[in-house]
Amino acid sequence: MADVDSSRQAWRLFLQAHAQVVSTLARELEAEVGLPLTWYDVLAQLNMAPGQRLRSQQLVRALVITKSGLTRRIDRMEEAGLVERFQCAEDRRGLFVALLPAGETALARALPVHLAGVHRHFLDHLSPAQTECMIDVFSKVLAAGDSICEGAET
Amino acid sequence: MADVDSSRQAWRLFLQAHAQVVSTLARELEAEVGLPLTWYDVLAQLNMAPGQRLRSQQLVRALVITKSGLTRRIDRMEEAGLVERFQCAEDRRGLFVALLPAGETALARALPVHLAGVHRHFLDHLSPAQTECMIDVFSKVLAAGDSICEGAET
DNA sequence: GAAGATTGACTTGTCAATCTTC
DNA sequence: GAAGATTGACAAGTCAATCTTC
Repeated sequence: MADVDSSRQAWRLFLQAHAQVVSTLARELEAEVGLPLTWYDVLAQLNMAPGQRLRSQQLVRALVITKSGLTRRIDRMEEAGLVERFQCAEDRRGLFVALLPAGETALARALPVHLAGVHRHFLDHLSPAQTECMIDVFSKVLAAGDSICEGAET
Repeated sequence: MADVDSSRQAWRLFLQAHAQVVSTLARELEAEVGLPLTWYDVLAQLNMAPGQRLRSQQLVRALVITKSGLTRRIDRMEEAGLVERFQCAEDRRGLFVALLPAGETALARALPVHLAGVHRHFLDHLSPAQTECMIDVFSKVLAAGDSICEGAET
């Protein structure tokens, strides 16, 4: 049975494991490739997207960051020559963020390092059944949270 | 089977669920009690500790924060009158951080709000079996990470 | 007037260097 | 000299206000 103590323990371990794994991955990626993990996240999202470009709003949702936070991050990445902003043809208020060649190169160098780290520090510790369990749980958690965000104004 | 795609999906959902749940909890706690979630974490750790006080190093490990980050956070909380630093008798290099009455009061007000949020946004979505799964996985992940931290200097 | 994006002021945390005590 | 803690300089994000386009 999952009593109160088990529940709280699950929550506490969830927080601690996340913090530890992410900070370790960030340190390793920075040390071995010189790329901040937050930049990697942007590059990976763009690379998965059709045409290697995304609207700001899509990045905001995928990265769980605020609008202004994204503006700053893209500022820095654009200055570093990794990505590029350009006007959206249909809606001139909006922008696209697109991957530049230098960004693709950086991602190619970072990908194997990061992926190895994700496996070593996290995925290797999960059995197939546990992997499915994670997917089930977090999908449900995320789906529940989405409705909150959208209905928050009431 | 947990193939490559399942693994990556599990990782991605883990990151997104964490970011979403934590930012929601932080927003709710700030709105309803006026307490930053990071301060709550400190108060909760201190409250659980024997004598309601902890050495800095223990807080650093529990909160997964750097030494200097902890210094800043305790600075602010001390200024707000929630906690107190005092010299450690055995080792005068070290300090204790202790809960003050105002901190206890703040925690008492925040606890029900926060706990309800943790349940609503996270724990309520887990079956007993899934709760056990989380505990198993994250315990293992944390144990593996600890050895890295300690053996990192080699 | 609302949506998309940016800016200024501020908050918070990190890193490297430093100070004190062991 | 190493461990515990702090400080200065900086990195990165949030919030509220603003500007542009719908």
